Amino acid sequence: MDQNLDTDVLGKLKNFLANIELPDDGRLPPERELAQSLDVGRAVLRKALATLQAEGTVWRHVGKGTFLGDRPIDTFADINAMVQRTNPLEVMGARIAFEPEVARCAALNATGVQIAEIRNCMIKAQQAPTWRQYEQWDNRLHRTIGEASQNSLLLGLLDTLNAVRRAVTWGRLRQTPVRPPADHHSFTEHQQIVEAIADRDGVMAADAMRRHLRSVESHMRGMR
Amino acid sequence: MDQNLDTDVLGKLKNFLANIELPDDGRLPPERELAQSLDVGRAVLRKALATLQAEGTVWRHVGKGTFLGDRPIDTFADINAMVQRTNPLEVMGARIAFEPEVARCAALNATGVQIAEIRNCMIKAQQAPTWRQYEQWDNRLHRTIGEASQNSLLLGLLDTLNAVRRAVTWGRLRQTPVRPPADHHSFTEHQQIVEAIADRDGVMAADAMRRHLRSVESHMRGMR
DNA sequence: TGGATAAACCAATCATCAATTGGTTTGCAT
DNA sequence: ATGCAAACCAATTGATGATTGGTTTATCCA
Repeated sequence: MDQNLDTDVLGKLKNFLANIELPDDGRLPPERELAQSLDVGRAVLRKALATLQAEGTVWRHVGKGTFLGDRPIDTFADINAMVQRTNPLEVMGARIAFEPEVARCAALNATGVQIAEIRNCMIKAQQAPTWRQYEQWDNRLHRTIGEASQNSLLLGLLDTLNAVRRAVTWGRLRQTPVRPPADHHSFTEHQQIVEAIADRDGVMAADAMRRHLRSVESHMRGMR
Repeated sequence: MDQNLDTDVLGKLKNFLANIELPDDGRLPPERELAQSLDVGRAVLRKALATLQAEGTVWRHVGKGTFLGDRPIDTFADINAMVQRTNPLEVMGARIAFEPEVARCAALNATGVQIAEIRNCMIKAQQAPTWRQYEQWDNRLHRTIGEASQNSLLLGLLDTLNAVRRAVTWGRLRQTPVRPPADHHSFTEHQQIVEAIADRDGVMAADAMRRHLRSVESHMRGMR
């Protein structure tokens, strides 16, 4: 037999790939079809495809198919890994670093509807009859500010941060009073943030958010 | 009729919810079923459910159902999802918002070894013989600054941001010259960042980083 | 004996469609 | 007017069958 059938098939395959038109996603026909088109056995074709895969020309996955180019990144932000390494203090540090800038963007980009929504969250938080509901509206307030930044990536990072925060702070419930006191420090702080955003004052919004989070942090320290 | 049927139904509903056992996901029976169980019309039940939703006791979604507790935020921690929704401009916006604050933390918390490492990355980037290697050292410079913040959560968020950035910018290679010019704008900018961190000047570090990224952004716009 | 082929099977994925569910509208009845 | 029942809408779910890369087995042929 000829000295090297494999490279023969490999050549055939490359030739074939060069001549056909691929769909936008770079997907090439399934093995069985390809084997018929090239008039070779599936096993040999698979060897050739394996080399292509090894040299990075192609990536493949069961049930999906074979594709030209680089395998799309499958990396996902491993929230659990972050949770393992971090602690509540770091979480507050990250919030203090991150959220003021988000607020700044929100002040510059928020729509009128979003501002109204933020204000609504603030009011609902003030009127909350329980701590649980207060925290819920507080969370929603902060996230709506993220949405108002009009930057889906910032929002994604904020969500990641919040997911970690929840996991770290999990199980810590506030039992103390039944409902937030009427003069809760966050109320005026929230108000300053919202007003700054409504005024389209980015610097003020960032400052107000930073003050707010610092205040939360100091109260957190005081609680233990 | 009695003065307030709505609150009546609301009470009935709350009573019902208190007495039945819910599945662990907190899902409660669909409206139609519930209406029969409570022996009320669907419209009135919906009013009651609406109030429950307004006060945050419950969240609902078409096709999913009604659930007790907080609506789970769309934690698209999965990078692919972020990549789908964002674009290069947003990525730069997020970097400009985020990385300066990371640099500020780094200036306050970096160890001597880390400062030396950052400086090394800067030098290696300057001496890089190809754009590819330049970008490699540039990436490493920025990540080392993240490490120097001594906040693993900030570092994790930075990694997430970078993963998205790589995915979005994928395939955009710089072909123009073979190597970065000796007067590349980033060189002096990098130097200012590193010096500010070494001087423990947080404000200066943040400013320098912001200037650097803005510069990168403007060059990016100019490229098209 | 060695290598290739064909066929059958497996598990992951995709495509499709019917059923379910929260929202909305309409008509009827009290 | 107000509540109720029915019908309809659109988003989501769930189940099912087809497709696909991977693996095994049997067969054939030189």
